[in-house]
Amino acid sequence: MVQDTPEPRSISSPAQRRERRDAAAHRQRILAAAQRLFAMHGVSQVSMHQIAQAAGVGQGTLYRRYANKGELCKALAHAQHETFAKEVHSWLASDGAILPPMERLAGVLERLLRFVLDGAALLEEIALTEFRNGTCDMSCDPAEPPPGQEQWLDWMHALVGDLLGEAVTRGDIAPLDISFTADTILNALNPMLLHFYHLGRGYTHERILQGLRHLYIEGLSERKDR
Amino acid sequence: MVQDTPEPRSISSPAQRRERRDAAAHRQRILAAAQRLFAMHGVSQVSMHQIAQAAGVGQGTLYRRYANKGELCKALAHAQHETFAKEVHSWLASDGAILPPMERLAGVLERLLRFVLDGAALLEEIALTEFRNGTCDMSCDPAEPPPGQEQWLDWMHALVGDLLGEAVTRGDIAPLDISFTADTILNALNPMLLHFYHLGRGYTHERILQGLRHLYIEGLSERKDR
DNA sequence: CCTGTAAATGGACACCTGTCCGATTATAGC
DNA sequence: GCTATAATCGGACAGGTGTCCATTTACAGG
Repeated sequence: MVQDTPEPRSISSPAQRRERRDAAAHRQRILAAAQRLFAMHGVSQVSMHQIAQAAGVGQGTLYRRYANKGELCKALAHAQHETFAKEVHSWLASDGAILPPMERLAGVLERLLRFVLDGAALLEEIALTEFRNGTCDMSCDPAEPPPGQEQWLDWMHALVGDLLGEAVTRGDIAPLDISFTADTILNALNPMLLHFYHLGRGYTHERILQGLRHLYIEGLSERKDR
Repeated sequence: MVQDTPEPRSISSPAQRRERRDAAAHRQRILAAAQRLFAMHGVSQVSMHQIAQAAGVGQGTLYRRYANKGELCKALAHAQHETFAKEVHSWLASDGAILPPMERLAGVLERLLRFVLDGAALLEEIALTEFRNGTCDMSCDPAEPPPGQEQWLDWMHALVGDLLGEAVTRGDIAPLDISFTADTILNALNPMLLHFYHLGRGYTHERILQGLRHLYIEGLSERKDR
C-alpha cells in the first residue's frame, strides 16, 4: 500500500552509511500511518502529533524526517507523481507522437487536470505549505534525494516549455516568453485554484478543460481553423 | 492615517443599535496598532496576540471583531481597494474611454499588477488565510457590511467580464466562457503567484506585463496586427 | 437617577506547529 | 564480544491561532 522510495541500499554504498534499519522501519510506519489517517479524516484534519502517535514515534522523529506536513505529503505524492509522469511520457511517445506540439500540450493539460483533481487534497497541502513558508520552489525533500529524480514542478515546467518551443520553431505559434508562459499555464492548474473553481464557482471538469483549451491552445495558435 | 469605514452612525438608525462608542474606539486602536506593527515588522511576523497587546485589548476582543489575521488585513486593505477602484474607474472614463475593450482590459491589468505588487504583503496574507480556511470566496467581513460596497474580487471579476463581453459583442474576440476566462486572467495576478514569480523566477514587472499582454490580449484578439 | 439587558471584554484554555537536546541504539572496527 | 561514535529517538517546550465564557459596561426606557 505504502509506496516507498526504493532506497539506494546497495551494500557497496561507497562513502555514506546506509539508512539505519530502525529508521527505515519508522519511516515506513510514518508513511503508512499518515496515509491511513489522511484517508480517514482528510489531510487538513490530521495533525503531525496524531501521525507521530499513530506511527508510534515521537514528534521529534517525525519532524526530523519531514520538516512539515507538506514534506510528508510530498513523500506520499511521490509515487503518484511518477505514475503521472510515466503516463504522460508514454502517451507522448505513442498516440501523441503524431500530433503537432500544441495538440500534444492540450493532451498534457488534460491529463494534468485529471491528475490534480484526483490528488487534490495532498497537492493542496503541499502548495499551501510552500506558499506559507515562502519557499515557493516546489522542490523535493532534501533528505530523500533519489538520484536523477526530477523535481515535480520543474519537470512540468520544462515539458510545457519544450512543447511551446517546438511550436514556435514550427511556426505554429508566434514567438513568446516561453518560461513565463509555461508558468502561467501551469498556474491555471494550481490545486488551490481548482479547489476554488469547484467550490466557489461550480465549474465542471469539462468546462475548465474547454476554457483552458480556448485560452492557451487556440488562443496562442496562429492558424485558427474556425 | 488609519482609514476607517465610515460607520452608518446616523442617529435615526432604525432598528439596529449603533456600535457602542467604546467598541468603536477599540476598533480604531486595533487598526492603528496593526498598521504600525505590520509596517515595522512585516505582516507575517506580527502575531494576533501582539496586536491585541499593542492595542490594549484582550485577544478575545480582537478575535470578536476580526476572525483571523486575514480579516484584519482586509479591513486595512479596504481603503487601498477603494483607491484602486476609483483610479481604474476614472481612467476608464477618461483616457480609456476611446480605446477598444481589449485595450481597456490591458490598461486595467497593468494597473492591477502595479496595485498587487505594491500592497503585496497585505494581499498575500488575505489570500493565504482564505485558501487555508477553505472559504475561498474573498468575501468581506460580515461584521462590517458597508451598504452597497462591492466585494473586491467580485468587482474585478465583473469588470474583466464586462470588458470581455463587450469585446465579443464587437467581434474583437471569438466567443468564449467569460466567467471562466475572467477568473483565469485574474488568477494570473494572484499575490501569491506574483510572489513566486519574483522570488523563484526573478521575473521583472515589465516581463510579467508583456507576458500577460501576449497571452490574454493578443492571444484572444482576432485581428492580429503583426 | 435607576435598572434591565444585550453587547463587549479579556484572559484562560485547547490544540497545533516546529525546535531542542539529553538519552538511546545501531553500526564499524578491533 | 566490546567499544567508540554518530545517527536516531522522543518528549518537553516555546510560540501561535482561535474558542469559550464569566464578568463588565454602555445604552434605553421608566
